[in-house]
Amino acid sequence: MRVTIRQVAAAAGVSTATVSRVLAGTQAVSPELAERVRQTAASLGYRPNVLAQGLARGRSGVVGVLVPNLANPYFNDTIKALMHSAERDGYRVIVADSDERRENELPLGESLLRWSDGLVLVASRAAPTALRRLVGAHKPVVAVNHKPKPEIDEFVHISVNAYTPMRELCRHLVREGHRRIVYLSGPRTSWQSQERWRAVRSARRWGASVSSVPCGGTIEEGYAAAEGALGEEPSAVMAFNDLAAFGFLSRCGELGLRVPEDLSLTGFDDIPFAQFTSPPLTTVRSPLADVGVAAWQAMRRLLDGERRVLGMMLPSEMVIRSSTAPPRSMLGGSEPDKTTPTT
Amino acid sequence: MRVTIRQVAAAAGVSTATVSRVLAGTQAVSPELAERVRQTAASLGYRPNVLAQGLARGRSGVVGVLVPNLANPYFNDTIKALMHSAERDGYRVIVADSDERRENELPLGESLLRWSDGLVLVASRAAPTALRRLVGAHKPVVAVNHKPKPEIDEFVHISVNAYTPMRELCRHLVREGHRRIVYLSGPRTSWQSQERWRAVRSARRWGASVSSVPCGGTIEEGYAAAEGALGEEPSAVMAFNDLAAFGFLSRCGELGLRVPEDLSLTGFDDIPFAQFTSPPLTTVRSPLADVGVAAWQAMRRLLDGERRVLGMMLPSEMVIRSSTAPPRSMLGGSEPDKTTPTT
DNA sequence: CTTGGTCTAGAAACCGGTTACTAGAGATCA
DNA sequence: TGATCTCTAGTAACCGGTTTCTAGACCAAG
Repeated sequence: MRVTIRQVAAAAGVSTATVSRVLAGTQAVSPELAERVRQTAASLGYRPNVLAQGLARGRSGVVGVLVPNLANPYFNDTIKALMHSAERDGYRVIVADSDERRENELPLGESLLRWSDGLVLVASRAAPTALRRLVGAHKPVVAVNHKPKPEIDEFVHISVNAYTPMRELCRHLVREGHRRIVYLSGPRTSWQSQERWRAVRSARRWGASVSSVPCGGTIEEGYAAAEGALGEEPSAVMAFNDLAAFGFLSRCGELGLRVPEDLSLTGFDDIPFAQFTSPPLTTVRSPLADVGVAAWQAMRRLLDGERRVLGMMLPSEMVIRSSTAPPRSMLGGSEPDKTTPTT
Repeated sequence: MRVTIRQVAAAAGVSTATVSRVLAGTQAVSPELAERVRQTAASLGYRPNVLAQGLARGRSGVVGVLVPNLANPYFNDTIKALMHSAERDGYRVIVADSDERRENELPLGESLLRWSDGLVLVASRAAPTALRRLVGAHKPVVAVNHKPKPEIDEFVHISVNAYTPMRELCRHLVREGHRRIVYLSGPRTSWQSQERWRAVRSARRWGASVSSVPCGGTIEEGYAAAEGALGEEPSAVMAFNDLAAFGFLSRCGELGLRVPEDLSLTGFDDIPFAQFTSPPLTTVRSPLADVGVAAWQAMRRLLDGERRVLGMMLPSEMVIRSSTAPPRSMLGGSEPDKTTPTT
């Protein structure tokens, strides 16, 4: 039914080896023959069977990507950039979604590896033993936004520097007069969340009192964590990411709290929605697409057999919008230490 | 390096055929032998090579999904549901993103089909000739939210009924007193946009004057279309989808217009963000996940060789939140025909 | 004119599975 | 007891490519 390489060979009066050589361009074939083969292949509409090719070459031309949650816009831009880069190099991408459950990561990762030549783990929350098993398949693994582990150094790390801009953001808040800051923490096993919290803690040196409230990385979790966080009577709340900030903001609206008049709020990632909330969200812009491109480039090199491929730490920058402002106490001209009462 | 079926066969003292039969469970093998084979396979950590399996079986166990824009949250839930359903049946999903450019759809679709056993086209904007070529590969094609084409009836349609709830929403607006409605239209070649506009036009029978303003389906387009739409001096704006409504809402805020006091606004899809904007968005809830599941079920049947697989039209329902309210003129008690002036 | 090197292209082995075909053992029946 | 049928498991032919190995043609050098 489908046209195979043998049919092309027969029609062109050559061997299958020659057809393969012409189309792959791997070895020299006389120009006339090559041209004739190309003509017949085109006229018959020949398309190599990718499975047969993969089997013979020992490479499938597919890479796997594992993300915690496809529905998070944060991952979309990264995946999209990675996918397009891979496409340009003739690779296809298969995606799996662990649904934010770390126990899913190992089976899904193994499944992806059976199809693919390499694996990109985005924001993995997997345990070291699981990672070790994935690396054990002896295929390239690139980790995006994952804590560099000295004990398993067999994968390349592409990360965003969250610490520096988060710390800068804290300093900005303190300069505006905030003295009581609450951090809505992300998923417990997320390295990025730990980095961000580490940065927030540094605000203590500027004289602020900071505390952390368990939250998560989704809108729903931000919404749910709001009342607990407000109990700490902060003048500024820094959410793990934009989604959590978004949910928090929504709950504030319901509780009659106004942002930034009654409370300042920050996010992280600068997902496309962040600038369209009301008020537009002060946040940190992650170079989402750049991360995807960098991850692919690293993967590409590993696939090409390069030995020492270096990881990257990409910079990100604070974006001040209108969800942050000096606390009301500052405007009132009184003590900068006493903060706004909540409802 | 990797353990193959031959090694398992040798270790168990049987032929490769027997190993294959035991593991695939396709034919009867004596219980003792089967057990021995399973033991050896497990102890050697044998994993069948999916490429070889695919080649031999003539099926890859992969399905392709083509979406206009992965970054649109609208598609995420659908893809996620589809992916998980497929996974449960032992299939993997490869995704491609046409970047909202219809000329990308044919090459990407063809590329996906080379890897996969079937193709799911989500909200395709492709021309009939392109579709005909994709169908020509003689592999199952499922179209999600695409206009049923009588002339190419070789693919199964899974759609959301946009007309009924959109019309209901119009009627709701009219009942609240709106007489001047503007529809922000979606991508020109989108069938769903045409359906939604057809529904909006029906509001004329209730005495409203309606018009359509070109917009699109992204936040940016909604933002950009705002001023033009406001020039029509509507009391209610119905956007093609939630994203456009979101962008529009943001621009209104900048222009000092308050929703719903000065203007009512509706979206479509009920993406997770819709209930968290301020004000929460009146919209239509598309059964996003159900669409994905239904698309997979249809695909699964087609892959299993079923002849007549029926398409589906899924219901969706209006969700009234706070972005709609009676126009100010109604509150003021004066003429219901004269609407709010813009800035 | 012979010899050795280079280059092209075909034959055939391979990649790692699946499965049609077949042989042999054991069961059933006349 | 012999013929036939059933059932298991091995042999070998695929699936559709790639690539090693090799033969033959051609060329230049001795």
